[in-house]
Amino acid sequence: MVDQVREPRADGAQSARVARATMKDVAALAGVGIKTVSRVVNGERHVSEDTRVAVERAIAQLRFQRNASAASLRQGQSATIGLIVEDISEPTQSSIARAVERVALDEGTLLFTASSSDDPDRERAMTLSLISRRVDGLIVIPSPFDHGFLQPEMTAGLPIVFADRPPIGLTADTVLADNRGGAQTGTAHLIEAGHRRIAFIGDPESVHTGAERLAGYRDALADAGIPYDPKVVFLGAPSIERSEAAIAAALDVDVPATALFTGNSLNTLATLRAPSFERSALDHVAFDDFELADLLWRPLTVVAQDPSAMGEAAARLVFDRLRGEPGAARRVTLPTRLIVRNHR
Amino acid sequence: MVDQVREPRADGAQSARVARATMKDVAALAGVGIKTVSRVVNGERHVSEDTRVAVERAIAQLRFQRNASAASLRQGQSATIGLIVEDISEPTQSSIARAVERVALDEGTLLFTASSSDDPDRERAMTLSLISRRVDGLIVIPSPFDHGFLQPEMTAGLPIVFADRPPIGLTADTVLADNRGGAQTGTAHLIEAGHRRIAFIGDPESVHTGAERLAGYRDALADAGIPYDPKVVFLGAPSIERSEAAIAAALDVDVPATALFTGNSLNTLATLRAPSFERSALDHVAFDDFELADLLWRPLTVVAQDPSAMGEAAARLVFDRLRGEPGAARRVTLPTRLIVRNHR
DNA sequence: TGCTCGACCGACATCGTTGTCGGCGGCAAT
DNA sequence: ATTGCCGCCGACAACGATGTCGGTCGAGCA
Repeated sequence: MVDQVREPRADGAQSARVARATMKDVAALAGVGIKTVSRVVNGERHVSEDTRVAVERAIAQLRFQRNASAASLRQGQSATIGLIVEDISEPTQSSIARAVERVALDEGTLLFTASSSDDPDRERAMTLSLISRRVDGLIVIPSPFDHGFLQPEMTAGLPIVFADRPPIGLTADTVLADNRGGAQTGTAHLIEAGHRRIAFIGDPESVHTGAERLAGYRDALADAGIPYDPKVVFLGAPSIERSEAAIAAALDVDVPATALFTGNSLNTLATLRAPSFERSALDHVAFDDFELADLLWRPLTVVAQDPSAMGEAAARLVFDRLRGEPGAARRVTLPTRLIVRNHR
Repeated sequence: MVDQVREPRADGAQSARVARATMKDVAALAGVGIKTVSRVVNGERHVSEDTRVAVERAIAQLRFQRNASAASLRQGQSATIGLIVEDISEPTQSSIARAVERVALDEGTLLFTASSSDDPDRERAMTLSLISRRVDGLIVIPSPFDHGFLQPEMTAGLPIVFADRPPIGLTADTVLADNRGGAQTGTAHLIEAGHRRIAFIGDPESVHTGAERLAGYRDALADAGIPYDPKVVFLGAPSIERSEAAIAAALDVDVPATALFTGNSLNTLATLRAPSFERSALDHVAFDDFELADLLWRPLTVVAQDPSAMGEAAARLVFDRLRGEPGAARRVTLPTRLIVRNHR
């Protein structure tokens, strides 16, 4: 392991930095004007075959690469979009990133990614930093705080699309999963299995997805004529301790729970690891799918989102707007899918 | 499912792109020269308190944001680095990305990410595209093909660091896991448990990590005086079918295998899902850790890498070089960790 | 008083590219 | 022969920032 931190040095030593070739160099070598080089590089018309070949030869010889900063400055476009997620190492979000990347590549665009850690200040700073780089568009998984500061950018024509959660204080294109419907379906699946007492462990209602999924859970109960009972509903930040306490409480009430719905991946993980969960024999359905969920000691039935579809939809929206697609802010809702996994 | 949200877009079509404020505008409003605005924006000295305040007021009023393309053009630096991975949605690689991002943020630098899909043409195109954007540095998880085309960039002073696998046809800073040592440790763990006949399922030797890990497996066997037998070693592209066949073959030889070492995550997953694996009762150690590996029907003992440390080391190397750190190409090797998980 | 010095500030050139425009030569229509 | 048009091409300005350099002003010093 190498870890020598050394003083920054005022240049010098190995500074044999070779200057890069510019269009001027290429033009000189090919014996043409720089505008002609530009035309060749950008595939414009009105260049004779002969000069095109000559220019291409010079480009290859000098290993010329167009300076995108200069082009961006001149054109006001950067062939670049930005993606702000909460944490790129989280599987759902990296899948979104992958899909965005794929669409961007098709459009000849490069992607900036940045993780906000759900810190609004950081998110804001990163967003503005991306904008100062003149990204052509922005996709944001917003932290749950006001995004009004983006209004001027949007009216200035910058396409901004929100994914996974809607923005607060701003009306903009948004791509969401069908959180409510998914939670309803998952809960209904437990009801169909005969359960009448179903506990719920999820995010606080201040989180958009938390509120929506709780609503879906209540929808399913209502549909089945089962009264909603806050005594078996536990909302808060995910932790093994909280899940453990929730399970204990859900089993200790007047009519003990026989099943459990966990509302998001972190709460699901915490619950799976809670010591008393395995003993509890609670039937279980979770929101969000996992790699290996089929290979757990008891395979996990889940309501799965499609992060790839979400990323793709968001990216397409950005590029549609970039092409001038007019119209009011759109809201795209993506379906979820119940994946039933039975005992092994 | 697309529906519309209430308010229309503030600017009819989007044609009404409002021009962004430039330093010229700020200078005019503040009644100073543009160079003074530049000084304020960049925190240079030799600006009186009064003018600084006036300029800052004008900046706020006009919502001025420095155009990074212009600055980059002028300065030859972009405060931007690029990361090329094989697939950003793969957990190990997104963890690397997260760590790189963290270091970059500390350095006031933004991160481009791009997935090569292990396609050398794509990787090359993406790399050159990043270079044309004048990234200040590059981190690459290289596809197993020649990277000699990067030599001119490196001699031109662009810091390039390779992660996870060494580049081919190029000498450059590289950060690797201790693949050989890790595989040796993992295999030794099985030997200590009494196994003398251990099958190996891994990547082909053409993949660097595949070759190294196979070597580590052989090291452990040699240390224990167990002969290496190709009949229980299966190298190739991961698939459930291949794992299934491998298990059948390993059990069907003269002396059947009693344990299995899987050499990378994809082969591990394929093997876990192979129908006859569960029945086989093979003791099992895998290279690469997973979320949920502790909650499988049989908890999985693994040799874990530290992707976060890898990303951090690679990023630090880039910034060290950027600060002018001289010297020959370095190779950093990160330790692995055996995580023993016993029956539940 | 005269001179130096340093803090403060702005005009100007410059980075590398692309949009504008005008020149040139050849060809078809008049 | 003249006109007009079109394809090809290059000079030049502009994009928005920063480095250079020189100017102004007040303080300090002999």
